Amino acid sequence: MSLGHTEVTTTALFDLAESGEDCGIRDVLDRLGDKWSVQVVVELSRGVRRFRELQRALPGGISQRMLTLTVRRLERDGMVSRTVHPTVPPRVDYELTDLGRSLAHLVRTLTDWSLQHHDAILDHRARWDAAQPPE
Amino acid sequence: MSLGHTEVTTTALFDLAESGEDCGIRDVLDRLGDKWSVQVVVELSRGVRRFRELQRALPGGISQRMLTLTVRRLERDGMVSRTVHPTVPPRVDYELTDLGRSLAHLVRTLTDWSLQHHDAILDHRARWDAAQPPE
DNA sequence: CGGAATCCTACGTGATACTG
DNA sequence: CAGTATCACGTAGGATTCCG
Repeated sequence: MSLGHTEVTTTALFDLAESGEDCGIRDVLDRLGDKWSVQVVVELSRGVRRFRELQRALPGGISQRMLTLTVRRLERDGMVSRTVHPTVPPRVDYELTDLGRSLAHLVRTLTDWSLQHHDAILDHRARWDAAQPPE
Repeated sequence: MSLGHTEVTTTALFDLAESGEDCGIRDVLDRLGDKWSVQVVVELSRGVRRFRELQRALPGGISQRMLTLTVRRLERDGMVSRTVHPTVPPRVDYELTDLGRSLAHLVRTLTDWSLQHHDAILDHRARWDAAQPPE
C-alpha cells in the first residue's frame, strides 16, 4: 500500500517561539490537516467501530479507499488499534488507543477554539472579500 | 488572485463528540494543515516582520508566491494585519492581530502536544513499518 | 464485509520571469 | 522591495472494479 515511509514526511524542521527547538509538529499537522482523520478520531472517540459503521458514520461520504488510507495512517501512528476477527464474513474493529484518546483531547481543544472564533473569522473574510478588486 | 471564496471551504459539517454540533473546525484545520501558515504565525509571534524578513526567517525556504498566498489567507481570516508604507522602495509590515495571537496560543498547544508524543508516534511508525509485508 | 489495485482529476506547491 | 503572472508537477482524493 505504501504509506510513504518516514523519509518523506520528516522534511520539516520547525522552530518554536521561546523554545527554539524543532518538534514533530509537522507529522501531527499532516494528520490533522488531511480531509478525514479528525472526523475518524471523533467518531472513534464515541466507541469501537467496524469498517462500514465508520464509513456510514462520517458525514460527507468517505470512499472506501480513503477510509482505508486514513485508518491505516492512524494505526501506523499508534492512534488506532485494528482488530481482525477471523470470521466469515470478516469483521474488523477499530478503536482509539491511549495515544489516540490523547489526540482526541487535542482535537477537542481545536474544536473549542474553532467554535469560539469561527464567527470572527467568517466576519473578517466577508469584509476582506468585499474590500477586494470589484472586478 | 482569487483565494477561493468561502463557498469552497465551507464544505464541512462536523459533528463533535458530546456536543453534537458542527463547527468551523475545517476552516481552521485547512489553515493549520497547509505547509506554511503555522511557521508564519510562529515567526510573527516574535514581532512585526517585513516581507523579505519573513521569507528569510522561515526554515525550508518559502517561495515569494507561497509567502504571498499564505499571508494573504491569514490576513483574510483576520489573523494578520498588513501595513503598507508608501515609501520607495516599498515597505510592508506584517503583524499578528489579537485573533492571530489567540491562534498562536493554539499553535503553542499543538506544538506542546507534538513534543510530548512525537517519540511515541515515531516509535509506533517504526514498528508498524517493520511489521509490514517485507515486499 | 473489508479491503486492494487501477485510473483519473483537482489542487497545492514550486520555479521562473516580469513589474511598480 | 514586494509583489503578480505563468507554467509545470506531485499528490491527495474520488470513482470504479475485483478479490478472499
